[in-house]
Amino acid sequence: MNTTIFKNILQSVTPISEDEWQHFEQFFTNKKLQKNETLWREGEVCSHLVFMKNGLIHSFYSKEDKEVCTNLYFENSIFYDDYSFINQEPCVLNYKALETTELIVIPRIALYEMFDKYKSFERLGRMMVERQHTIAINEQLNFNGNKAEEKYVNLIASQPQLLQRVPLKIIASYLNITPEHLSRIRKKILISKS
Amino acid sequence: MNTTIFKNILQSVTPISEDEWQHFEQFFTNKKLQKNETLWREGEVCSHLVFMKNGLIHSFYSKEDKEVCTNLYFENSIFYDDYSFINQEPCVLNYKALETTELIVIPRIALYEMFDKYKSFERLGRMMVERQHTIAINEQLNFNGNKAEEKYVNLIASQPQLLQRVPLKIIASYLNITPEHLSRIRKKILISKS
DNA sequence: TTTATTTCTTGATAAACATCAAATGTTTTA
DNA sequence: TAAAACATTTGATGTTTATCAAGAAATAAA
Repeated sequence: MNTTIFKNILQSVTPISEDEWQHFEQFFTNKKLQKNETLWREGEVCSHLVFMKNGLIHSFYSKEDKEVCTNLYFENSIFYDDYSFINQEPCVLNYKALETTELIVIPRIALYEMFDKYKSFERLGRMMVERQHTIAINEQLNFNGNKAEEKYVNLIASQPQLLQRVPLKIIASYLNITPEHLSRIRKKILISKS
Repeated sequence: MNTTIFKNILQSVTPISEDEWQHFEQFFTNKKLQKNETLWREGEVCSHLVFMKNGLIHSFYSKEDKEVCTNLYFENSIFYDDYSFINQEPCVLNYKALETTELIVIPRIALYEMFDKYKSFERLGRMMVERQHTIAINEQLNFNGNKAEEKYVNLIASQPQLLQRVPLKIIASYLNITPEHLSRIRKKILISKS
């Protein structure tokens, strides 16, 4: 199993010794999701962490027969359902593959074993959550108070690959607007560019 | 200096030994803010953690000559500017007392010394950020996609003391609506109750 | 490939919310 | 306490966004 990229990402946060990594790797299993397959669903308790080797996953909740996307995860993402994994309460969100996706899956209990055994891993855990948290905070600041058009322009500027890989319908729900409204925003931008 | 409540809050997350606490306490200083006094301002790097013994602080940013409230902190809150403290980049937000406020102030560097010295503190650090993160995630879910009236009703239901202590103008900006719109929402709710 | 299904677009209409201006309270300050 | 400053409310009007309905385009299934 090629775990180099995963290791490098963690190393970029804080150093990991060869011993630690070998111990950690023992807990890895591989998983492949076909398009439209679900990773975790609402109501279940999230007890695994994943690293995405490739593919695309989105998280969403259902509201009045519509699905509202809350996050998009691309290759090399490391994640779990934050609320459920941390508090061991049922997920509020669903996680579904938008493309065929290959994952490394690690049990929560294994991660906590690593935390107990290695101080450096405890630190890694803290720093990973800190990083995640500041990203979430920043996204919130970018989203709140901006009009739909600004949110769309900012989103596409920061992640242009979205347009090639994510249906507009899902981008719209991620921006908290209707597909109709997004369609009009895109039309307006096209016209103003020409 | 009475630090019992602060200690109890941390203990509720993970145990702290008497030794650790005594070491930690050495770093504490007291600070008193008068109403309208600023704790941290935009552009400065946040290098302290605070515990609020009493009072009320709000964080905000300026947008087109208006102040947009991003958070409200009451007595017994433990916080820093997340983004600035963690990444040691300048604050985007300002922090100002809405009431006379008494704080315990702890240098970031002292906290990191505790992390280095005690594994249990490293864990406490991780768990505090985890907790903070899940709270932020949940608030985001509650705020996104809801209409202003729902957001207001939910907010007041979960924190009724807000109405007694926070000007409506600030509550409105926290909800990302204008004071005029909030006024109309409140009128509508009053009428529908009678 | 042809049909069926889903996604995207367009138009008409309505709801939610913002803006500006002015009146009325409320709190500070001199 | 009076005046100044600020917060809240109300009304009129405009912008942003949602909803509903229908057609066009793209994708998946037979």
